[in-house]
Amino acid sequence: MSAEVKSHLTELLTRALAKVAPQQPGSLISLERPKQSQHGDFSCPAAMQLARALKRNPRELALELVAALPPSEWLERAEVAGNGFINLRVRPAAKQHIVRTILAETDRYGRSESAGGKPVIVEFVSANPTGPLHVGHGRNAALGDAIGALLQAQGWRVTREFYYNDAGAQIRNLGLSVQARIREKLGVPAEFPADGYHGNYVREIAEKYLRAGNAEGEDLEAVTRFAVAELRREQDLDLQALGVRFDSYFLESSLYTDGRVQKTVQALIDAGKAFEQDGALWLKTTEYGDDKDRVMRKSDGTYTYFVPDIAYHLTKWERGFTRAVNIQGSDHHSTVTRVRAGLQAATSKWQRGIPQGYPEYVLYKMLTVMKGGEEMKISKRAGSYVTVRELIDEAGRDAVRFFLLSRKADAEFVFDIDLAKSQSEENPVYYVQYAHARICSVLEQWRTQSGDQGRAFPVAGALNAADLAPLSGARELALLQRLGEYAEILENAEAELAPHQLVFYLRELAGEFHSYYNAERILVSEAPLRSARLALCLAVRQVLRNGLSLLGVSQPDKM
RNA sequence: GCGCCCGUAGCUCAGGGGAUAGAGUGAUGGCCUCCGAAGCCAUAGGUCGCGCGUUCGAUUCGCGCCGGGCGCGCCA
Repeated sequence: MSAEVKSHLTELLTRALAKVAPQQPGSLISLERPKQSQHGDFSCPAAMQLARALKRNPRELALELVAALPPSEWLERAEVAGNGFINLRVRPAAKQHIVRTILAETDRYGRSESAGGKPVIVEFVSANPTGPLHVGHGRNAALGDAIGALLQAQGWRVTREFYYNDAGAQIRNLGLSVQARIREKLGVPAEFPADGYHGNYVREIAEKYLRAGNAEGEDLEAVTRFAVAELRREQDLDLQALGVRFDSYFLESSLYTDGRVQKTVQALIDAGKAFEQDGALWLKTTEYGDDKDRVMRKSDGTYTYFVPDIAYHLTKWERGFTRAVNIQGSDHHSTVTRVRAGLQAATSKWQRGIPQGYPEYVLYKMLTVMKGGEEMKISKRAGSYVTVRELIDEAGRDAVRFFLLSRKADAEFVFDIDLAKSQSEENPVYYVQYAHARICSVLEQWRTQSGDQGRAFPVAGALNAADLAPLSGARELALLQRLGEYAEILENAEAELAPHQLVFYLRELAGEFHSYYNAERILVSEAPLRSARLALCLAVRQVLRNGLSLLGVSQPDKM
């Protein structure tokens, strides 16, 4: 059932309300979907909400509203439930139309141009090149990619960007760690840095460095460059395995070389938002809601991480991105205030400044990874890891992506490695994909039976015009209703930057299809009923395709 | 101690003012001479952490507790 039907019913009730209570603004009419089908397709609580203001009994008011409803060919029945709800049931024809819409719009069904092509930058992953990507980065990547797709589906022009923290203390640490391992290999006395990286991959990089024709590792800069290049290449492979692509990569180091860090600091000083104390330069972040002021230039002359971060976000704005979305682990949520404060401070003299809520953040909780019934602590420095690649090798890209997206971002959740590995067949992604494959199979069977082998698949042409009137069974009506909700779900998921809503929707749609499939035969002998059912199947398949592709999950014809 | 987030079925999680609170998984019992059983149907499982408010109506909103996570660096 389409949004069209809902707005039509809202209009009917609005007109009824205007008759019954002319002094009340009709915008008070809202419709909701009852959980139980016996309560109709929509219910309206307006009578209960207005009863007090009108000093009326809610039930009487509801009865009057129903009596005042204008005639409509879509509305089958309107009745008042005991407590004052007005329950509306629409005629099957109102629901059936959605199939025609879907078959006509195909992969555009559910999409909207409401954002009008405005630009938005989605920054995600942004992992430091100091180690392989772990499951947390996987969650980040899946979220960022899907959120980008949801934004695109509402008409945003999306740029996906990866920010590399390739400058600063952590990188130096990485270089020193690799250098120490090189010296060990060569039997040179070596001291491992106190907060160095212990992962095995550091040893591997050291070996590679030597194999690459280097006799020793005394050139720290060369070693560091080599290590960063290696890790970036590895991370790219991880992202490829996940099926995530970026439109651009932004290097933190470039902010230093092109003077933007300097310029940003100067802007903050000029704005009167900085002060010297204890040999360091501080930013008055408390003027922007922080609980203490923060150091931006340490007494050793180097900058803390959030200074280049501010410079970076200024470039986003200057590059024309009036909207920016960042995907970030909630362990970094303290940066939100600092970056926003820095942006406000640096641009406080501008006539038209950057909005206070810029950039937007999607903060996700870290996963607890369970293996062998025990919690695995993820620590980059200690080198204990569950990498994205391991996970994909075990469970497959589709299962990993679907699973990582199946919880809302700000909920912690437990990722049981053993479950993902040993029971990958029970992953819900197969449930949804299976519905898709089943439909393909039925359509193929029909194509074969109708003697069209060898020709281009003709189903769409043959079914687009099918008479839909036979679709009147309870399960069919439920499916039709669900199909019509798709656009609304997408809109909501985008508005809340919450892809899991789409995941749950697809599971429900697939579930309703499986029930239908088990209860009714599609390829019945009566042609009109068969065509109608095939058209419904085709519509379901289309919506499954559209939804899965937004999540970056494949839609196999056979499994 | 302060800030942000989270407490919903045995477990993993949806729902976020509306009627009898849902799904997956696990348990039990059914369904393939018939389009794919990676599926379906049925049964079982709940003081929605606790208390007080707001409301016609609170699992949902507000406040206070209790329990858990993260943050509170001249680390990122």
